[in-house]
Amino acid sequence: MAEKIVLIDGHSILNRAFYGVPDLTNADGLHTNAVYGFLNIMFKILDQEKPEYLTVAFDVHAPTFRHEMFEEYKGTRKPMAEELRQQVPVIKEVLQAMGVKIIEKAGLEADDILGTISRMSERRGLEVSVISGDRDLLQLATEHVKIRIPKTKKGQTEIEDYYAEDVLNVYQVTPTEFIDLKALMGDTSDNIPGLPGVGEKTATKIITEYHSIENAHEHASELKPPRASKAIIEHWDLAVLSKTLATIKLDAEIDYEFADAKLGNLYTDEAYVYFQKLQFKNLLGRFETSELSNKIEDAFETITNKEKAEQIFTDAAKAERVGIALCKNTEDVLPLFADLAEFAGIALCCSDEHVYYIKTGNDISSAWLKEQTVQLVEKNECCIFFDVKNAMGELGSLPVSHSFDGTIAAYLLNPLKSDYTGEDVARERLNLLIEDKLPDDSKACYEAYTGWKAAPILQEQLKENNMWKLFVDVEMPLVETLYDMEQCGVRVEADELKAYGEKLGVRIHELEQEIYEEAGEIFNINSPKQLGVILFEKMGLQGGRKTKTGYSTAADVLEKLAPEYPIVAKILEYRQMAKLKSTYADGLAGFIQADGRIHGKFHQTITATGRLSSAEPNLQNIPVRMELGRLIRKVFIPEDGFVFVDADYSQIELRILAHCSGDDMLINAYRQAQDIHRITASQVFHVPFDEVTDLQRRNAKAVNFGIVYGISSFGLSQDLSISRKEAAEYIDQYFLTYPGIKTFLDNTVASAREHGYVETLFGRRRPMPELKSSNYMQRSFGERVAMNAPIQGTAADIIKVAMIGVSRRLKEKQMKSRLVLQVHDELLIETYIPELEQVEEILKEEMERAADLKVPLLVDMHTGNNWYEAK
DNA sequence: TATTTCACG
DNA sequence: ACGTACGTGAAATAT
Repeated sequence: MAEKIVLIDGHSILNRAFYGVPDLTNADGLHTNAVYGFLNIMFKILDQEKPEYLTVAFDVHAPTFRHEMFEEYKGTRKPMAEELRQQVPVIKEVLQAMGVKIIEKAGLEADDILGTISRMSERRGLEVSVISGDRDLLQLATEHVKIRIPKTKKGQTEIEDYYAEDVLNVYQVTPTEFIDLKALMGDTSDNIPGLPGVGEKTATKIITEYHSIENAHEHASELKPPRASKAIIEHWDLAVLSKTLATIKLDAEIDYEFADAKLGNLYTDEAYVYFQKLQFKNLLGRFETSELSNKIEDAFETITNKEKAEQIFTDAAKAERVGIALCKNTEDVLPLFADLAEFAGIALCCSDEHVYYIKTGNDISSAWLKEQTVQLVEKNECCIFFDVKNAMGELGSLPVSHSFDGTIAAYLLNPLKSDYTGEDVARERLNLLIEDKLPDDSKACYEAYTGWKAAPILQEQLKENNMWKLFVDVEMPLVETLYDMEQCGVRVEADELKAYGEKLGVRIHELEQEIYEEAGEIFNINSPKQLGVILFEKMGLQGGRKTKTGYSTAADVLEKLAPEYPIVAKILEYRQMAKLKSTYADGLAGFIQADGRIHGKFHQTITATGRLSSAEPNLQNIPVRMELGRLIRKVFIPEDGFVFVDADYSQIELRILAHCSGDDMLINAYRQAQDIHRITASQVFHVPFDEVTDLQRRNAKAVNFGIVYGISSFGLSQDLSISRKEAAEYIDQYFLTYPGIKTFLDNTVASAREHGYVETLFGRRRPMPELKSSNYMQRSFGERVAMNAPIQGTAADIIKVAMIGVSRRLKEKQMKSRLVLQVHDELLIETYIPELEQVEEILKEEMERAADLKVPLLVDMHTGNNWYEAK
């Protein structure tokens, strides 16, 4: 068997893959579909052919790109889509990491390189496969050179193969004649003019008969139809030029050593890192994980001897810094209950030399080990954890000022990801791969090592991005505040909650029966699919809107139908009740602990903007807008002897907008007036303040909200149920009234486009990859996000600062009152009644002084015996 | 696991 | 001609 070589037309295959594979992005927002498709095609070919040599050729300058679908647009060349452009360097890096020979040369097309190498290979006696999406390459086919054209059909890649005889069979011309064919018919996508009036049919006829344009030219007078005869005489120069253009060079001057193209092990450690970064999970299986060797594993050492452990703690206390990771035994525990797993040991790392895993056992008790660890954090001022708050849950309170949370650092550096585990940080910041299925103790060792090794890097990167202060002064201290809040929880009356749920249950049952009656059948009202069929097909209601899967039955659609159809009104009421019962009445009840309180979690590394999020249960979306739902807040009560004080910022986001934009009109509006929506209405609609109608005020309010969300006429029109044109007029009027805001928003988007991120007043960043998208929707979304993120994010920064201030002062004065909830612009304090006045003063002071803006930060405060009363 | 709906700021 | 307001989490059904 002869040896084989595979030659790939890099850009052509990448282009094919880009349009053939649905859009994919990795956690960093990098588009990866073309790279993924390319690799799939390449692997498929390599699996089939098992070649000895492999080379990928790229054009050096590929400013434009075309695709089948664009070929119909005559002569136009679209610039390469940004999503594709950004993948070009990626595929090159990945190939390099796999040790694949890449060849590109200025002034040469990839075609010419492929042609030249294919002839060189043939002379060496190799069997050649040329992979391209481009039929031009068919001219290279011979008995030993096979042109392979991948086609993506129904998600499956099929490959068309052409040896010389296949070209003849399909096109009735030899590969060499294929050039002449092209010279006559031209190729708009390749800027080959061809002869006017000669298309594929005529050209094929001429070439099959005369075999070359030269011979055809000599017999010009015989050519049929006469149109072609005339064309070849009058435009002979064009034909000659076209032939030159269409001819692929077979003797280009390139330096090419077959030894460099020899195919080795593609599945290198380096490539594995790339595949992980790109999140090509099903391609990772191709790597033999056993080959991955991280030398650091040699430094792992398990300690079971107490004296040795004591020595390690003593040394660690004096170390410059120490990485610490808890280890739980998850072996016998279902992943679902991982939280319940038993504490099994601690990993410590203070150098490359040793990573200790101190294991609980006969000699070493859990309590002792935890105690030692807490003392270590008290002594060593730089203890690195991943998720300090979680560690505190395990070990008890720790001095957070001595901690460095790698999870939070990684979140600040890129808040768009979903995970910030030690493993992620190792991969992203250390280029260190950690195998998937390791025992718990090895995982802990890796985590401790990663913390120790990555902390200086994370610190450096935070400093480079101007977020070190934010990290040290806001995010890290906040960990302790959140830990305290979670520990404290909020008291909820289980009996009252149950009664509330039962009341809802009765009404739900009534409504159910009435709905079935009117529908004439029993169906699942909770199923949008079934409901849609009943309403829009069986009952024939008009005005249905589509979703991906069927009719939309969302509230805004049903509300329009409700006045006319009683069943729709009942469905809406049913929905409301069902929501209240399932999510709130029943849902919350399940979270009440033995102490009569709900200990929800506050997550610090979830949102893209810097806000907190609340879960298990979500205490930031307890009903308030509708009275019936609002009643549920009566079951949130303070401990005996305490009251609730609820404080919320008044329109903090608009005030931030006023400050950041520096718009004089808005700033003055805030300095003088209470009712900003009314004053906005007065200014925008040119009406005296006292004569603003309710409708005008409502409209102005919607515009104010819209501005904060990154206004669009469509969104506003939806919200106000007005035409897009009217909405656009409101917006124009608004920007005319507040020109500074218009300028600010425009500048923000422009800066986002230039730098690739936006930032808050406190320096928090949000990367903005969407802005470079060629997709209108995605780009528009990016623009709205760019306008919203700095505002929402600054508000998040401000209340975080306030929370730290409030909890610090409550602790300093050793008060019994404590912060229990945060709802984005609102804080709830469970206040010891004797401390009430002091608490009110602290709250107001700390919240108002959290930022120094050009407009005052106002706080509204209420007191009550439950959350309903205090709000 | 994905989709739809809806609660909050 | 396109089709959406920004940021979350939970429950239910459908796949």
